[in-house]
Amino acid sequence: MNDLSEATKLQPSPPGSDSTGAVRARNERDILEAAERIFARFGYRGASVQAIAEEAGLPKSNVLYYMGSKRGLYIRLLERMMARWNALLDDISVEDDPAEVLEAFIRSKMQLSRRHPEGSRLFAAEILGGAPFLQEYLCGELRDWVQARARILEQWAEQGRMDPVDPVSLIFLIWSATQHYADFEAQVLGITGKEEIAEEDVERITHFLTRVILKGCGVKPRESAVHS
Amino acid sequence: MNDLSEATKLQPSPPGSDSTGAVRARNERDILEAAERIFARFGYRGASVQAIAEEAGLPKSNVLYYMGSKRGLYIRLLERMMARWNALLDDISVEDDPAEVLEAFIRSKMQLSRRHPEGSRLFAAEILGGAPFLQEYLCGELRDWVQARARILEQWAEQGRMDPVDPVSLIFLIWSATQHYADFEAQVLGITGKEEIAEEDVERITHFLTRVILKGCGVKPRESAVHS
DNA sequence: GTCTATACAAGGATAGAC
DNA sequence: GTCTATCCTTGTATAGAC
Repeated sequence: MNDLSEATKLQPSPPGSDSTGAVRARNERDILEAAERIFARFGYRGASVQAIAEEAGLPKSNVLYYMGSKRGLYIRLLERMMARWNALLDDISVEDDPAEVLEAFIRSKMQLSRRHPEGSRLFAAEILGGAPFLQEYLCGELRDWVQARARILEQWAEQGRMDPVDPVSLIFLIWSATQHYADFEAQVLGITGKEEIAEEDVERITHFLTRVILKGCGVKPRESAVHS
Repeated sequence: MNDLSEATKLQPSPPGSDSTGAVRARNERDILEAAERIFARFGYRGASVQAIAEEAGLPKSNVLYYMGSKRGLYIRLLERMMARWNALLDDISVEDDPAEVLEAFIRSKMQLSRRHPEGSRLFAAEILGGAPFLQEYLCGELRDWVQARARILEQWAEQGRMDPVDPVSLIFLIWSATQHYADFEAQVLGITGKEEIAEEDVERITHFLTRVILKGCGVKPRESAVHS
């Protein structure tokens, strides 16, 4: 009986006990969600493990038990946000239609900011503080991504399918305009006097940005005759 | 002699002693400058009085001696930034030329971000955290300012001097696009591979934004015939 | 597997020496 | 007018009870 009782004791993630695994999964999820909110609000240093624990409805020690350390938790959240970001960066080519690509770019970026406002603000706070954890990513992976898109935009301009505007500035313009509604949500709500940014607002803003930016860059409407 | 020696002792801001006043003025200036950097980097909670003191090259107690409290120092910095902001908000009227006004708006906003990047980031961090100290300002003063400008933009659209775009979205677009180069400076530098944003870059970006946004809103070039 | 108790550093703020 | 010493709170992290 001693062997059996010892065997049934809870151990680090035992293979059979699905209820235990479920608790862990739920707690981890709650902690990640709570931490994203708190880090977004107060930044890395300003956020306390205590505050994250309270937001998650768990004792402080559990947060550290599940996540190891405050630093590790923060890095994990940043990586999760980068993953979401990469997920919508489908490849484009010179053959694609500029109008379609830019519209899809604006739309998907707006959706990302809308679906993950806390993650968006977490990222913003990281950059605002000088990007101590993301410098490598910015100078490497992201830089390559931007330059690849910039080349395509330049080629479109050479082909006369849009104005010869600085492509990097254009990418920054789209980023900032879309990100604004997540990062400066408090300002947007204060000025518009609304309680929240509704789905119809997002649609309206997306249309506005698409229209102004595409027209502003002289993007030619798709050559409808070619495909039909 | 006793009276005289007592009279020459340093007292709280004695009227005649200009050297003492000079020290105070210099220390206050140093503290405000240092605090703006630290608050911008770490947010209100993340910033420590210790870090501000080190940045200013003063002992921690002096910061509290001069500024009273961390909270008071923070509010003072926010108010200073609002004052800078208000300084460039000259009144406009329906009679003005849309192109000139929008260009001046973009240019002055870019200059503000350029001249006071730390103040700009301080403001951004405050909004990012839900604007706990600025909610009143956003819902009051700033809201009125935006709505007044929005009305003028609408009238311009009615007169056919620009496209009938949503005026508030347009103001947000200009704000976000210009503010981006201060708030996301770390990202901009990482991606462009530069050490700093030079004056010529600012000029180039200003031109880009003016061109794209004015064209995107269908702003008619000034009626040159009228004045000549 | 979960939580209380605790160690030890750093936080804001003040009193008092110089 | 300036700075050292100190108070008390809060911070992160861990050890050990349940």
